[in-house]
Amino acid sequence: MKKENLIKTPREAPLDGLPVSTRMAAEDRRHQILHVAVTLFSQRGFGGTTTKEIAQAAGVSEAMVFRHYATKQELYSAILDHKACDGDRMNPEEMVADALKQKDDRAVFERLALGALEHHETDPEFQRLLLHSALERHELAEMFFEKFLRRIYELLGGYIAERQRDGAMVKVDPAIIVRAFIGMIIHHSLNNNLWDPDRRLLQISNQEAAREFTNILLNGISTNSAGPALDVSAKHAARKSPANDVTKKSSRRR
Amino acid sequence: MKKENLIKTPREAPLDGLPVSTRMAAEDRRHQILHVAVTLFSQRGFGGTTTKEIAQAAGVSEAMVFRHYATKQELYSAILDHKACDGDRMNPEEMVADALKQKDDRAVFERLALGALEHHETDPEFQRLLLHSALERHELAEMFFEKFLRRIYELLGGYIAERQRDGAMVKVDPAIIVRAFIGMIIHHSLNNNLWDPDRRLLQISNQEAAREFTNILLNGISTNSAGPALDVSAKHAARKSPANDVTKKSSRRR
DNA sequence: CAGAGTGGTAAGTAAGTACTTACTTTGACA
DNA sequence: TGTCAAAGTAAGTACTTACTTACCACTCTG
Repeated sequence: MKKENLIKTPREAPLDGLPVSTRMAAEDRRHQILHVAVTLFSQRGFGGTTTKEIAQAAGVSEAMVFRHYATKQELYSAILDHKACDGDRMNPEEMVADALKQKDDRAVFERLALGALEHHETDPEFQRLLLHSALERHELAEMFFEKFLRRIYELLGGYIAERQRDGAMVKVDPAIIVRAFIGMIIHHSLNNNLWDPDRRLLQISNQEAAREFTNILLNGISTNSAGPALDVSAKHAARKSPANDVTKKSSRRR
Repeated sequence: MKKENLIKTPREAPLDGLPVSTRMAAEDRRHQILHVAVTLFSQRGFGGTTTKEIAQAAGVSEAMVFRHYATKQELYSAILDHKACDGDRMNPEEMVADALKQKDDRAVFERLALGALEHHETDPEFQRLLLHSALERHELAEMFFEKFLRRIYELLGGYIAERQRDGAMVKVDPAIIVRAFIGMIIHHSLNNNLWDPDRRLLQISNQEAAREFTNILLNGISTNSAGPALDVSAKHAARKSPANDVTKKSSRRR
């Protein structure tokens, strides 16, 4: 996609729709550099991207990059802040607030799932950036952990605990359930964005994915529907599956 | 730093048990460099690791690195080959062969889960290396996809399809079920290795994790245990959960 | 003990790298 | 129309990078 037509002199476009001037208002250029850098960093990581490449991609000299961001670090930080803002817009608490109040299990889980899946789909750069940061042990990773993962665990975990007290869900450590659910979602997004972008293994809509994952989870943890619900502790001590014996002997250590 | 004291005569260590000789057989040195490089690459990625660092970590000059591996690329390739070998040793098919034959659902899933979790725990470098490769769009990622992910999907998916024909599992696209399960496992490992290495959110043994994830999944997809198993389609159209009433009114979309 | 082989190094080189300096062009407005 | 700050650049600097060269020290062997 041509950037030039976007870059035309802002004030007046005399008689055309062509490249014209590449001169931009400072703020616009700042934005543009940031945007270009997001793409490059998400593709190649912080260390793997040079300031020269960023400048070229933005169609300016390297000096311009440094005019707007004193150091490469600062540019990266600006990106993180920008993305963190994005993250804030996607607020899980309010997304499911009413579902939580109504104790509508299905809505709680399905909405969270769908929200996350759509976010990852519309902004795949975010996931890549996040992974790069985590691997490079950058601050964004910790920020994401504190401002997002932890919150989700508290939110969902708290809700699950409540539903367990209601007797509606099996009494397993809520954190395990949260992990299982988040796992399905994140892994699905990761597959779509990273491992299998052409959907060779599985091709479903986000709606369908959210619905099916929710099905599996809710079936998996709801206290038994038919019959008087076997006791929770019993359910854990001795599983009802016929496979029990075999299972046990697999508890070897290397 | 003084190098001279390290360079003392090699063969005999007259009267001690100390560092003594730094001189090694070529093959050993080759191995050592590879091993050191695995660690560094997994920590900082390919682009983020310098040959100088590798040499220093191995306690030799850079020239030695290039004596053993003509280019940095070649070193990386050697690592991938080496790790791919490792991967082959961890063969999922044979791990669950008998469980498959016996149609022991629990054993099938739990063993796969435990195998993966232990592998990720004992060799966390592998997961990091893999992620770096995927982000850098390196061959290892594709190799991993073809030689591992795809195989698991076929293995597990095939088994699930069979159990669905048996009427033992709910009729959802097996690939979705596989994705859900793999998701729980990989995400759990990823948490332990990347996001939350001090287990702030969840601290459980691999056994426990494997067991609980299997519980959730099998409960989630098995045709109803108690009672004559309501029909699959019905199961999907109208959920059986006691929270159902509340559930239903949530079926509006954003 | 000559000399060949092997494990090792110090000191390069050429091409990058992040970042700077000193300078030019542009366009809005007094 | 001339001014002047802001937008932009070309060509650096100081350092790092992957990779090379030329040489050393030891030891085994005939």
